[in-house]
Amino acid sequence: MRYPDEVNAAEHSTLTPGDRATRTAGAKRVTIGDVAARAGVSKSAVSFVFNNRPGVSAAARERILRAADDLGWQPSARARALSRSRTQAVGLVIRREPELLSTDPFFPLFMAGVEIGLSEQNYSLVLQVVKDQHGERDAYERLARESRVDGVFLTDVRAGDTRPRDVAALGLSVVVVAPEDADTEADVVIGMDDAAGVRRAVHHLHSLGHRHIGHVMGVPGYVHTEARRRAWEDTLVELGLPVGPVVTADFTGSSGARATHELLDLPRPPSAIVYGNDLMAIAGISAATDRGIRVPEDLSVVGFDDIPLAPYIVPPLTTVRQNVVAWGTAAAQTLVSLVEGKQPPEIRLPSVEFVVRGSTGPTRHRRPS
Amino acid sequence: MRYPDEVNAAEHSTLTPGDRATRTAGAKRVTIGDVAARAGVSKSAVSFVFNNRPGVSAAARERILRAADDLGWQPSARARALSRSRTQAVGLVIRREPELLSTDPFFPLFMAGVEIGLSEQNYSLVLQVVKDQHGERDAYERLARESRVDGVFLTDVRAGDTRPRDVAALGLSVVVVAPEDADTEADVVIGMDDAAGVRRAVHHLHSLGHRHIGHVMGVPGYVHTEARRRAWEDTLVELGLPVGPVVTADFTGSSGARATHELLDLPRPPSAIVYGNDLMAIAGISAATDRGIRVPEDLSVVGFDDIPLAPYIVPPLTTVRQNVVAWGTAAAQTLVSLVEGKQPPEIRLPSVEFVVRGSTGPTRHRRPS
DNA sequence: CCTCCCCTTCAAACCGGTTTAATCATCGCG
DNA sequence: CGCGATGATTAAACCGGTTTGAAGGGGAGG
Repeated sequence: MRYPDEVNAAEHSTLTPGDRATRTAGAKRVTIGDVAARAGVSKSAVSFVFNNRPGVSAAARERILRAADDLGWQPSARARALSRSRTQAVGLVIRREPELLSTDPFFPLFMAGVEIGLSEQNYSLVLQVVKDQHGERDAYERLARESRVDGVFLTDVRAGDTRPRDVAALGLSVVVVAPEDADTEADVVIGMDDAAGVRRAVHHLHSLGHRHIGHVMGVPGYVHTEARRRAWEDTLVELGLPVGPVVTADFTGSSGARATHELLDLPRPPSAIVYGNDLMAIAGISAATDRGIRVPEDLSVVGFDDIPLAPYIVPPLTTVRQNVVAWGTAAAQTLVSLVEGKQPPEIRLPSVEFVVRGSTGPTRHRRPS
Repeated sequence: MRYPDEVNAAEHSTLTPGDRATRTAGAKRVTIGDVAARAGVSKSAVSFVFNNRPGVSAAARERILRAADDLGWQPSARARALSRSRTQAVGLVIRREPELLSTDPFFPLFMAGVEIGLSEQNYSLVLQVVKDQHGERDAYERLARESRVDGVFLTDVRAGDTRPRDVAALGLSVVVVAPEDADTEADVVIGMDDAAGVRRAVHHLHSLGHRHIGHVMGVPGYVHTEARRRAWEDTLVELGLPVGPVVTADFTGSSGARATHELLDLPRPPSAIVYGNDLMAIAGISAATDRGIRVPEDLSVVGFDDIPLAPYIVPPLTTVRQNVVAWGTAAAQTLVSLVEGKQPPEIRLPSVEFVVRGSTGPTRHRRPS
């Protein structure tokens, strides 16, 4: 695994990147032909063994495996991709504003989960980060036309989103990652019932005595935004409470702060607010604190995501937690099955959890109005 | 881009994934041969045009481009990879504990930056998330042996890290992503002088009257952890201040809280603490607040990263900001040059910023001891 | 008008696997 | 002992591009 020290030392001063490339290129790749020769069989035999198909005697298989091992050979993904017309790679296109990117709790965990599902099957993940819709369309187009991937995940789905069809028309398999009941044109949707978390949250606030519960929405149009809003609204109705004030925001901290001020400026401000994500909720706590409103004594706050920071802010944030890693793994397994034309596994995603911490508390008696 | 509605409707009920795969496979791929035929030239001519090499008349080039456009053809990355023995893809392996993954401000931004640098050159990014050192080694091994990528980024470098050599020995080009002065065995290191931010932070605290400044380190052994610690220490020495207490933590919120308690439990606790990242700093504020110690009146806090939440916690966090996106772009451009044997561009990374917010303030007179 | 040279153009080999179809050896059975 | 069936084995075609080397064509110079 190491170059001899003296070689490295000798080259160290004069070595330019170009030289290095040339040097490494010198090491001739070992191919299936070399393995076949060493095992005294044909290339086909080697291929058969490595794709475990019948038609090779136990003795031959044995020799082939040993030869491959001796030579440290592994089929080249490049060559295999060409002859099988399949890349064994899938794509994920992330569209995010820079502001939200580094704080988004979803994608890193989702990717980690996807990775688990993919590596089991020896698939790779090709990632693309774009900043607008235009870039996203181009990305899928390129991924498909250049045959870089066999399938893609679709996230951040909007109501009436045409991407599932568009992408399928490019010849790619598609798995849509969206809340369970999302209304999309997709064949396959993998999602959790995240609205359940919001319902639990509203019930929790109700049991603490809150009767006037507001909501700060994320970017309108996305199915997860709407699912959360609807869950909040439906639960209020179900509990016989008035549907409280809603303000539209965009998942950023600044929008969460602004929305909170709007709600607190109302003639009759809510005593509790359910936010579309943790970032807005935390910014909301900050906004309230700035106005001298104490959390949770004067205002209860519920977030969504359970980011790792949630327990460490003041007060610790009550929020909703999804198992995003499991979600990603399920999505990956499904997509691979789809690509290979197999029946996707029956998957049960773990349910959403509601985590009670310090940002929610009992209502006080009505403040003097 | 859409299937006729009636077709979709008819299939909707009975469609299984397997069927879909078969259906889409029916659409015959258009190849370089088709384009050549349509333009009335040989495949070579088409290839020449698309790799802009000389040897094709203007007229022919014109016809070829139009033919390709008409047919919507684009060279297949699969085929190109095989014949050029190059994938036009590079790899990034992320090793992170689940706890840190969703809160890590570095990787998403870095990836976004990398993406910018890569897409300019039509390269793709292959991502792998692993959870331990063993998985990481396997990941590089697989990436190289299966010829999935031409080069990789190396992050989270430790002092004396052998990965640069190991990976180069696999025949991959390598760019090491680490602070400027990192001591590694790599040919190419792309980094920022992030220690400068810590120096600025210590000077700032000094100017506010602090004379007793502690530090909470991240995971020991990493070059960025050590660079920050060293910057803190060197600056104290330079200012003629005693080198304050240091506690080792691991970049997680819980470790930051614990470390903070340790520092505050000291017979003579520091009046200011510099943390290795924002997450620990925020957890530190929370820990201090729990003990009735006010920030910044009783304790000043400085973080590192400037996560989007930093302005929205109470009090807003003073911290150090690096332009991670630019860093990623630079790393990507360098890696591509390396892969292609070209001279890497001369790159000037923007310098680190120090952002003063509310978590730092003047010292009060010495508290009764 | 003939050479020589340069520019275009293209057929064929190649990259490293997979897959098909044909050959060969073996074996059971009438 | 002959024959069809069965399983092992492999040569050759193929995936869709790139690259090489040779052939063809036109213009400048003598």
